[in-house]
Amino acid sequence: MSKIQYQTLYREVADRIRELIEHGDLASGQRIPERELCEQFGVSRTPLREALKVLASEGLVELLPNRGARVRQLTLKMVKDTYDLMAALEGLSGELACQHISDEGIARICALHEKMLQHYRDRELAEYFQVNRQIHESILTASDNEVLQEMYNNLSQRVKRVRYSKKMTDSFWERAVSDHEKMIEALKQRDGQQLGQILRDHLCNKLEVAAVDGVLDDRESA
Amino acid sequence: MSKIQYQTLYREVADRIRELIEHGDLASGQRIPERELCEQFGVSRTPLREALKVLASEGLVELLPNRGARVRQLTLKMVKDTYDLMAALEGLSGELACQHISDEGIARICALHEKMLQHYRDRELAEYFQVNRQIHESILTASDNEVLQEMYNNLSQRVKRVRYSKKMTDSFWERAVSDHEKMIEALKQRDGQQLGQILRDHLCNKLEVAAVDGVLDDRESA
DNA sequence: AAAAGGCATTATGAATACAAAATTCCCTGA
DNA sequence: TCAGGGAATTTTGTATTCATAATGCCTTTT
Repeated sequence: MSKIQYQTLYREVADRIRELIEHGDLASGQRIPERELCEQFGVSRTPLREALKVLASEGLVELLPNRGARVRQLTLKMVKDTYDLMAALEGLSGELACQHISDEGIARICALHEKMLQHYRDRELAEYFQVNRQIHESILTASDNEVLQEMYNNLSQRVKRVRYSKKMTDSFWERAVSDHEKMIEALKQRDGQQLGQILRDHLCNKLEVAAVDGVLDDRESA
Repeated sequence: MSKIQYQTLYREVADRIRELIEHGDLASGQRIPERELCEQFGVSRTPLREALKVLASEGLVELLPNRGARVRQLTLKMVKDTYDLMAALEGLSGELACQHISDEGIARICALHEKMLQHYRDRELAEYFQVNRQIHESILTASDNEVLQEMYNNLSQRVKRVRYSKKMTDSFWERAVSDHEKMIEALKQRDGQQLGQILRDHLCNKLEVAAVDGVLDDRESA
């Protein structure tokens, strides 16, 4: 297996720090110790500081002039706002996908849908989630809009680190599957408006379900 | 008395390069001469390279490992895709604004609208555009969603540098004003769905009008 | 005991130095 | 004439150095 070889250190460092943040090894609001990370990664400060600048403009890190970097605090409002935005983008991806997707593309998504249904019937949550994600990714790809994909992935990255406390209940699961049934129907008919609407509501529903955990309730405290 | 703006060089350098790109002083696809810009700005390579990394993750610049930076090429498709996205975001901003805006906020926008109408009647195009922009900005602000605002501004930045060849015809101008009339009506009634729909169509219309100029027709050529 | 001031230490921002990659240019040989 | 092949040069990526701002600690003063 040939992993992509990084051509520059700062990209690799940025990826590593992204992982640290996503996994919570660098906690929300925590100061990012420049010197320590340099030693840990075995690089000098130059590529590390370049990586931090990139992460800052991705919204993961906060740079305070002359006072170092910290992991950007996520507030509950920020997470909700991000979900609102992602819902709108998913909706758009559905509309565009209906315009651009090929018949084979639809067939592939239908196949994924059947696979997901099987995992639902077998109550295999992890596998269900994985295929679920593949479906949404496929629609996003089918939108054939790279800027949209870039933006969506950025937003997704930002909220990846939040952990949800509520469990998936049967009724919510059922509702999600039912949404997906309607999605597939709309996709087959290439009804962009309809698919867009379903996707928007689908994600809103998802956030309602998920009680967000480990996030500040109102405002950031420096 | 204005606050001290720049605490760090890389931010200032990034702003300066943004301007160069926006004004076309650095043309699309052009190689960005590191050494020259350092001399021009009177800074060392470190802050300049940091700025370039930021600009790259903003989508304005392309970084080729070991081969320098160039101004990212805009293709016609990319511009269209960006407009589709911006339309969706404007739509969302309208929906959210209707939920969050205060009565005073609505009044302020109505006042701007009246001002804009006056410029329309007086055929003052530049002034019209300025107030027009203020209205859209006000709605975006009223959405009370900072993530949305950040993303919209980034997209807006990306396409700022395209120059449009077609002139604003009377009929298009009339259509735009009529859209705005409907927008104000929807806003007054806090009809988010309606306002969102109008805003989405409004921007689509805008791109249709504008024949994009100085942009590659199909694909980027390295 | 608490607040204020100042010195020492540390961390940050920017410039410089150095190694490696890419590019240029000139030469050679068909 | 032109393709190929190296040096020489330039450019790029990273490490290191240096100046300055921030932080912590200790003393002094009330």
